[in-house]
Amino acid sequence: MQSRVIMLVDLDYFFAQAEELRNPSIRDKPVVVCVYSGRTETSGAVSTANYLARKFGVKSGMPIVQAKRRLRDAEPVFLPVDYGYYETVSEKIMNLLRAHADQFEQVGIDEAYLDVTQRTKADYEDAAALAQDIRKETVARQGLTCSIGLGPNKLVAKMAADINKPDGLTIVKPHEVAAFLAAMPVDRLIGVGSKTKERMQKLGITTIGELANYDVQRLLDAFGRKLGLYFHNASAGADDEPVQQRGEAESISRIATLKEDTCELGPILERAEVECEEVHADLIRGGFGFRTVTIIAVAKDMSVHSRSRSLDYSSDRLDVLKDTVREILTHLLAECDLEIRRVGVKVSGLAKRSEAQKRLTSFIEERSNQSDKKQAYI
DNA sequence: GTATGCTTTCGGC
DNA sequence: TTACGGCCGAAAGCATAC
Repeated sequence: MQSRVIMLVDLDYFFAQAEELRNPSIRDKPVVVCVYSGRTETSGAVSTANYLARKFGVKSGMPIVQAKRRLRDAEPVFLPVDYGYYETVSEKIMNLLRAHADQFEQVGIDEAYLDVTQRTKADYEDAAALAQDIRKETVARQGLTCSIGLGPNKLVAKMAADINKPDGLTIVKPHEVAAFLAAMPVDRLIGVGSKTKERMQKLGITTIGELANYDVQRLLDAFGRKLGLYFHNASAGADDEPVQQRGEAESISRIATLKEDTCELGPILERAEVECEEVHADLIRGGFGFRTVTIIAVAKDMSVHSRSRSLDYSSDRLDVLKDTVREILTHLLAECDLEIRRVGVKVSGLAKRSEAQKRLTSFIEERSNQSDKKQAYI
């Protein structure tokens, strides 16, 4: 493949910035967007905070109470998350970005890759000018700042965008890639988590540069062909993943905090069934069937336990979902004897259902209603 | 042996 | 001192198939 020019656009502190957008009077205050669990006045966690709040050490995932204490004397603004609003804002921005790309790939609610090779004739000066135009445009048209990374592939573009935040632009030209990566700690590389970091450390690898220079055969021996090869290439900044329009969702889930911790099946199941209904509604709205059902249970001590079951057919039926959830939840509770704090339901292995499948299902459902018997769709 | 798929856990936002 | 969300995709770890 000829040299590409790839851009990663990342909306800055997105939820909090969106809140600043609809209420500019909070701009010069610490803004903390929170998920309230509803259990007590302040129980819940921080989703995102603006940079002023971050100066006080407030971070994503932090308990709300802790953030409150850190911001005690700073006139903070605490707001509940409003996903619907953020989605509306995101959609407008994504439409604006899409118009500047040869190929476009949205990742999550606040990030997108743009392949701009053709429209810049693979020229980094052109690409830099385009990136600046995009930054001006998101501010002028939607009132939001973003950070942009520019590089020869998705991997480098993504890592570049992290360098200058917020409201920054970082360009890594092909001949600069090796130097850009070499000194970084190895766990900054996408795909290297804490476990892999530990294993690499034992091999004497602590930086991305060391990983790039490590003997390929030894790497393959240690991590297997697929992963070893990926580490070898990625550490050298080589990545040929195409920028391509994402398919539909891979999973749909709901999770919620119970009113109080309990080990009784009744109240847990009651909550899980509501979640099944919500997940199912999303599923039908998207026209999907599911193959895998997962339940997630968070215990009193915050330990996370999950169990899943894959069906050998695709279904879009609420009763199948509820029955499966009841069964694996019952198993988990019997097996673990936990006091549960939160419970969640997830479906995955999603498949778009054809008209023929939908007709078949409604036919079977009609028939099963008539005979008053439950029947699985295959 | 390696590839593939399934289940569980992790981590980003 | 503790405190503690919801949702997603990726990583890890294992089992089975070829």
